[in-house]
Parts: sequence; structure tokens; C-alpha cells
Amino acid sequence: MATPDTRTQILDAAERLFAEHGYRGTSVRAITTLAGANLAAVGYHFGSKAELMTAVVRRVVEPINAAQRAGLDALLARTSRPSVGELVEAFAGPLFDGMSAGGARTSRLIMTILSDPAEEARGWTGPAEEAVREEFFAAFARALPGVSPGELAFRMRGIVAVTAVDRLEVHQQSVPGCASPEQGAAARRWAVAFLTAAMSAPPPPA
Amino acid sequence: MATPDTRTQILDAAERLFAEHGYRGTSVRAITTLAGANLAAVGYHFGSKAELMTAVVRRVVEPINAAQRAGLDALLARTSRPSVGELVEAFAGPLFDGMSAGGARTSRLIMTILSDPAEEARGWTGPAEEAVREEFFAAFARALPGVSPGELAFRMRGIVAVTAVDRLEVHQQSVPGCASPEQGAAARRWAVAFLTAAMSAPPPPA
DNA sequence: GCTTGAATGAAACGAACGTTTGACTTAATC
DNA sequence: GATTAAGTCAAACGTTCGTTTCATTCAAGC
Repeated sequence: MATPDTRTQILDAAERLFAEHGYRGTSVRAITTLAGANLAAVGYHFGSKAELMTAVVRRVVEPINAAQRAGLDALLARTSRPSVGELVEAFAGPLFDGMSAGGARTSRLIMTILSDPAEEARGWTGPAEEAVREEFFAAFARALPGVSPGELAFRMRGIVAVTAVDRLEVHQQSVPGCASPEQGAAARRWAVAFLTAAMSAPPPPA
Repeated sequence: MATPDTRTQILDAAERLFAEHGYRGTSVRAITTLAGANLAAVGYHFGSKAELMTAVVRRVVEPINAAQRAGLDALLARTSRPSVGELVEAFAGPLFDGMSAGGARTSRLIMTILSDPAEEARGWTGPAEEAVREEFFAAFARALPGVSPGELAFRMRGIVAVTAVDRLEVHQQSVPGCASPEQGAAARRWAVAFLTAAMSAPPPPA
């Protein structure tokens, strides 16, 4: 394999280190050292550490969003009224797979986005993510006519929370490498079953 | 109110700042300034910044754990086989209330514990939390005989994830102060309904 | 061959960090 | 009144941080 260019190597190193140690816990020096690049390369190729983070996040989130959109489109092409289980599968599946792909690194990266209180984190996710989420929101709303918009938003946040935190803790307790693929496949089934039942719950009396 | 001692004021300031800006995003100087104390007071009263964090976390987590244990004990005193809904209420309720109490600060603090990759975070929660969680685990296992231990652990992580992330985002979008209590009470009902259905889901075929 | 512009390199910038020091204040004990 | 210990204070410690500067390398265009 021809050695990739410096820019890509910095992105790879940054994705790994940001996921392992968080944004503030990762120094530009650590990134460039792991990437085998010069310290000034981050400033040259990305402008600043914060802009490097947005580039890393975009590269990770984009394929997940694309898979979610493709799944929803395929679903809507087949039937105008997908079931709750089908929607959960289409929404949570790519989230789950995307997070497993990087050996739970992606999961921690998304946790970092969700939980980092820094102002920089506000611009980490692009508008594309919101667009996809709104489409799923509309589809879920049609499938769950009794659930109010506020409660539906609550439930969709729950999907992201369950997938992110689960992959996170799996990684934490099996320290050395990735979780076993068997466990990963089982967790995916668990998540879809768990979340389908949750999304289908009758809304509580006001 | 007689002004509390320096130690308590540092704990209060640290709880707020750790929740707002994360562990690494909070400097000892910012804490002591907000507390109206001297910079060296942290070293004197707690030893180090990391030990201050463990003191903050323990003060926050302990009442939640106590409420969870009390709720479970009351439940088991009434019936030897509580329902899934009762167990969810006893487990997630104190989590939810504890997180709402601090104006969603606690939620962010727990997110910090869950997601912070720093080595310091390993000792942030004490053994008491694990003990309570194991008792609930056993009670849930009796109420859900068809669910394997691995899947049950997955589902219990889901409860923590849903409560923590929800309170987190409520706080994020309503920037100025606390979420409206109406919204908080509604979200609590939403969470219990959502999670009861999720916990009661039939296990997927292997 | 010379020029141009992108890319990399070594070195330093000022700022902020956690921690430590040693003197000072305060209040209780003998 | 001297002694002791706890607590507070200003100041500095050495380190690490993100960023910038400027010289150098190198391949393509004329």
C-alpha cells in the first residue's frame, strides 16, 4: 500500500486519539507523532486543532448518515407505512454498525460529541445529520400516531443513547482489542429488540 | 446562612464547573476563583485535582444510590416478585430525579463519568454503586426469566444511557436555566413508559 | 536552469496548566 | 505569653499546551 498522504495520516491518528482520550485529552503533538508528521502539519492542513476535530467527525458521521438515509429510502420505496421495527432497524442499524466498525472507537467519538461541553463541539456535526433525523422523525410519527412530538423526540434520543453507551461499555470492559464479533452481532439483535419495544410503548397518560 | 467552610465551597464550585466544562476543561484556578478560595486550597483539602473529582462524584452519586436501594427494599418488602414496571420506576426514578435536581448538572456529571476516557475516571464511582446495580440485576432477572444475563446487562446499561442523555440534551437546548418542571415531569413519565416497554421486550431469537 | 508554490522541517512563542513552597494569620492549649 | 496546629495566602515552580515563524525541500511549469 502506497503510504497515504500526510493529511490522511493525521486524520487517522486524530480519530484514534480523540476517541481514546477525548478532545481535550489529546494533544496536537501526540497526533502528529502518531501520524509520523511534523507538529506544524496540523496547522497547515486543517488550520487548528478544533477544525481538525470537525474534519474527523465529519468523516466518521457521514457514512453512517448515508446508510441511514439509504435504508429509509429503501423502506419507503417498498411501503408507504413502514413498521416501527423496520424503522428502528433502519435508524439504529447503521448507527450500531458504524460504531462497531472502528472497534468501538466511533462509539466513543460520538459520546465525545454528545457529552463534550466545549463550545467547539457545537459545530462538530453538520446539517446533514439533522436532515436525516428529521426524515426518520416524520416516518416514526406516521407509524406512532398516538405519540406526541415531544415524546417522540425523547424516544429518538433514547435510540442514540442506547447504541452509543452500549458500544462504549463493551469496549471498556474488554480492554485489549475489539469485542468478539459474536458479542457484537448479539448486541445488535438485543438493541433492535430492546428499542423496537421501547419505541412501540403506549404513551403514558398525561 | 453562615458561610460554609472552604472545603464545601470548593466542592460546590467544582461540581458546577466539572459538570459545565468537563474534567479536563476545568482548571483548579477556575474552581478556587468561583469558590472564593485560594489556589492552594485544593491541594490542601483534597490532595490533587483528581482526588477532588472523586470527592465531587461521590457526593453526587451517593444519594442516588441510597434512593435506589431504598426503593428496591420497599418494593421487595411489599412483594417478593415486583413487576418490571415497578423495578424500572425504582431504578430509573432516582437516577432521573437526581439528575434533574441539580438543574441537569448531575446529568452532565454522570455523562462525564461514563464517557471520560481518562484513567482517573476509573475510580470515580465507588463499590456501592455496583452493589446496588447487582441487586437490581437479580430482581430484574427474576422478573424476566427469558432474558439471558448478557442481554439483561445490556438492557440495564440502556436505562442509564436513556436517562443520562435525555437530561443532557434537555439542558443543552434550553440554554439559560433549568428545564421547565412541567417538561421534567413529562420526561420522567416518558422515560418510565419507554424503559418499561424496552425491558419487557421479548428476547430476540438467537 | 530558473521560478513558483505546495509541503515539510526545526525551533520558538506566550499562555495556561497542576502542583509546591514558605511565610503569615488565627485560635485553641498549656 | 509561649506553643502548637490548622488554615490561608501570594508567589513561583517546571511542564505542556496550541500556535506561529521562517528556513528548507522538492517536484512541476516555463
